[in-house]
Formats: sequence, C-alpha cells, structure tokens
Amino acid sequence: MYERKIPLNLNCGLDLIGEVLYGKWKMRLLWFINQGHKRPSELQRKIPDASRRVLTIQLKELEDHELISKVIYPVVPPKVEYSLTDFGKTLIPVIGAIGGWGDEHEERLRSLILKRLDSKP
Amino acid sequence: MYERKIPLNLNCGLDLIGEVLYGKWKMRLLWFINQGHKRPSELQRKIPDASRRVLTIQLKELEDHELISKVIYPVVPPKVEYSLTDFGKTLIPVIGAIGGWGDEHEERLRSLILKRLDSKP
DNA sequence: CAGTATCCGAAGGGATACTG
DNA sequence: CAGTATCCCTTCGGATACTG
Repeated sequence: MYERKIPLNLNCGLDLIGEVLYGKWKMRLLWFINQGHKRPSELQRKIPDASRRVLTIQLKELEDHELISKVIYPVVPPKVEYSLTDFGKTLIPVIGAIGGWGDEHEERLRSLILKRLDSKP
Repeated sequence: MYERKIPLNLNCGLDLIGEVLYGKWKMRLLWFINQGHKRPSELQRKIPDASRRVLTIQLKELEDHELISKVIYPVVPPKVEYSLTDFGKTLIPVIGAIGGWGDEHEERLRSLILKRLDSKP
C-alpha cells in the first residue's frame, strides 16, 4: 500500500480539485479532448512543449480519476482514443472559467510573471 | 537576471493562471483573505497544515503578482494585514467555481484519489 | 502509433531554530 | 508577532532510447 511522504490534504473542495488537476498539462489535455482531439499523437501535436512520457502519465492519472476514458482499437498500427466521461464534462465549465480569466488578463499577467522572475535571485 | 531551468509556458490563459495560482496554499490564502482573515497568524490558524515559512513565501508571490497588498503597521508587537487588490478580487469568482466543483463532488473525489494511491506503486 | 525504462536536475515544500 | 536561514527530502517533469 502506497504511503505518501508529503502529507495529503483532502479537507476541502480546493484540495480535492488540486489533486486531480495538478500536473502541468492536465487542464489542457481535458480541454483539447473536449474539443475532439482524441488521439495521443494529436494531443502531442497540440501540446508540443510536453514530452510524450509526461502526457502519457497525466492521461493515465486523468483516467484513474475517471475524468476521461480510453478506448484501444485492436489494429495495426495501434489506435487509441480518449473521451471525456460524464464526470469529466462537468469540469469543462470550470476550466473554461479558469482559462477565461487568464485570457482576459493576459498581458498584465505575462508582464507580472516576467517582472517577478527578473527580480528573483 | 533569473533564468528558469525548466521551460516556462505562457502561451494561453491556462498557462498564465497556472503561474500565479500554483503553490499548494495560494487559492486558500486568497479565499481566506477575501473572507476577512487578514493577519498572518490568523491565516496560519486557518491553514494549520502549512508551515509558516511556506505561507510567507506564497503570500510574497501573491503580492508580487499584485493579487494582494500588504500593510505593515509600525507597532510592537508587529502587525501586518493583507487585503485583496481589485485585480485579486476578480479571481474570487474563479476560485469559487473551482472550490464549488470540488465540494460538489467531494465524496467521489476523495474515494477516487485514495483508490488511485492505494493501487499505485 | 502508442507506450515504457532509465536517468537526472529543478523546484516545491517540510522541520527547526533563530532574529527584530 | 512576523519573518528569515538552513537543511534536506520528495516529487515533478524533461531527454533519450527502446519495445510491441
């Protein structure tokens, strides 16, 4: 049985959603899958900055958390498709709100983030 | 000048909001500050699982990102108060949506998270 | 095409003790 | 009360090469 070394907090909604959405590319994966980009190679093309390994890992986590489901077609070459579960679909408006806020304040955010990095260590 | 070793992605709203909200306790800090819990010791009491050091760091980051502002009263013992900026206030509905989704699916999430941890390594 | 194995560095965050 | 300084370990994610 797995034992986390760093304590897990599951006290409130913010903790809980953190557990399923943390991971650098997860929200984008959900977003693109929702838009109909279902195959791993497609997602990889949509998110070229991510390594294939990490995409696979995060897709697996999303699947374990029942936000997406996976269908493997027994053909050569292999074909795989992901789709949102009903549960996963309920998250889309939330991700929309998050991304919407980010888009709305895009320039300001970019400048604040870069300013902070410049003055850091 | 600071240089990130791990690439920074600032391509879309989801990246940008990630930069300012990543950090284990940041959303909760904003939430509690919004509810009128302004002093560090108060926040510490609200979030006992976090160490004082990390709270200080994350408060500083929120301040650098102009989501909160800090007032230091020149008294002994020291007194400090944080408040949301107008910019920070625009985030509250988003955090509400995030936490709301988490609360709404609380039981299911908790069980999924724990199940995944159990079967992990 | 999809996924796995290995290796490694970066960054987050916890504990503790300390200062003003 | 508020904040800082160390120290250290966990976890995340990147690069690359490989298998079915």
